[in-house]
Amino acid sequence: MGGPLTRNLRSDALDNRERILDTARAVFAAEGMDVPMREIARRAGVGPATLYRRFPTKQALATEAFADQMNACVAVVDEGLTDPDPWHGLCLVIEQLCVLQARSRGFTAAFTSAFPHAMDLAAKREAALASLAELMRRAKDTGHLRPDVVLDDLVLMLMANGGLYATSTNARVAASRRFAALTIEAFRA
Amino acid sequence: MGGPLTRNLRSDALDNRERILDTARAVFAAEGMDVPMREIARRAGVGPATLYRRFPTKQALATEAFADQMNACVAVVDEGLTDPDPWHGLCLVIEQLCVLQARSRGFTAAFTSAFPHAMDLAAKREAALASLAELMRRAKDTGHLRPDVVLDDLVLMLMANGGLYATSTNARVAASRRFAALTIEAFRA
DNA sequence: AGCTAAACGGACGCATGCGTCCACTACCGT
DNA sequence: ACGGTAGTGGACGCATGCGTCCGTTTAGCT
Repeated sequence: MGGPLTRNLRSDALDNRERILDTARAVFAAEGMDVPMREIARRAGVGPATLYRRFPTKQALATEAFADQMNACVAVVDEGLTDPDPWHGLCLVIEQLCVLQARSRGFTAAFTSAFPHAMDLAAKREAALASLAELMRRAKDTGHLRPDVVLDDLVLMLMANGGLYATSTNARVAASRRFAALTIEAFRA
Repeated sequence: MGGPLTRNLRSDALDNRERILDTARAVFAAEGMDVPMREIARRAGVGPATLYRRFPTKQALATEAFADQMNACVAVVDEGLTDPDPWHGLCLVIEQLCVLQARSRGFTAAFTSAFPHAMDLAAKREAALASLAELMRRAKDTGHLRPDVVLDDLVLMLMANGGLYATSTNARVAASRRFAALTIEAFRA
């Protein structure tokens, strides 16, 4: 992760890089995507030039900043896939994914229309979707998931979940939990 | 509507005013809220000064532009309230409101966080919500609506519906229809 | 310790959107 | 028809965010 270039950096450069990423994660989660690059640089205690040297575009920064959150999503799906009860696993996945989205304000926005070419994460996204489709297939077999519900419906609900706005993170998470519960009701046979 | 000042305008001024409003409606619906004021002025064939004289802020312009759409929402709710079958009426309302939101890209955004002080429309919004609450109460009495569903859940789903992004209007409407159908399933007893 | 090159960050120029001023235009009453 | 005034729109100044350049600092090697 981070590529081979990360190792060739000088110690102070690597330090700054980490600090920038940490700051970006926090700021993107709290304020969303429409934060100026300079603000992130300022909060990280570096100059704008340093930020731009490490991450030429905001997209590059966001891609790296959200990498582990993307991994978390994949992990959630994979974990759901190992659940002996597919329907129960699916319910957990829906709940977890909604909450993950709610916790970070920018995470959703970063992958709807903002980044059409985020290939790095797109690959993981596709893999996760494939796993989700498999999980849904199994859940249908148990008879708990309505047969006419398709993968696109789940994607639709997750996109809709991203539209839940609230100033405080806690309120957003609470709303997403309720939304996940309603979604599960909608999917139940 | 439009207040008494509208009548005192000179004929050309009134003409321009109408043209601005029509343009704003179209542009806001198609592109969303983040369109520059000058762009609206340009498309309406007037100078920026004219636009700013009639509508000092973007909020004022949006408030007027969406007034009839807001009325359409109220009308939908009222119509649903007259339906002899409350559950059927509620289903219609959910579907219609979702589609109304989907047709105009900016309509949703204009009332979530953008305009905290749009008192004009807030009043109608409150009235519509009160009617919705009444409709839900009746639908519960018939046994078709789950008893634990509250008004806030419907508001939640409508907000979520606003998060459905798509480049084309048709795709957005289709997504909203599906979303409405799923919402109805979630609400059904 | 001294040197070299990598790294830093303040400063600059550019682009975009906002809101306002003023000389010109054209509608309306007489 | 014509004069007065409401109305117009191009032009201006301001503010904000972006991406880059260059003189200075500092880590890492000998």
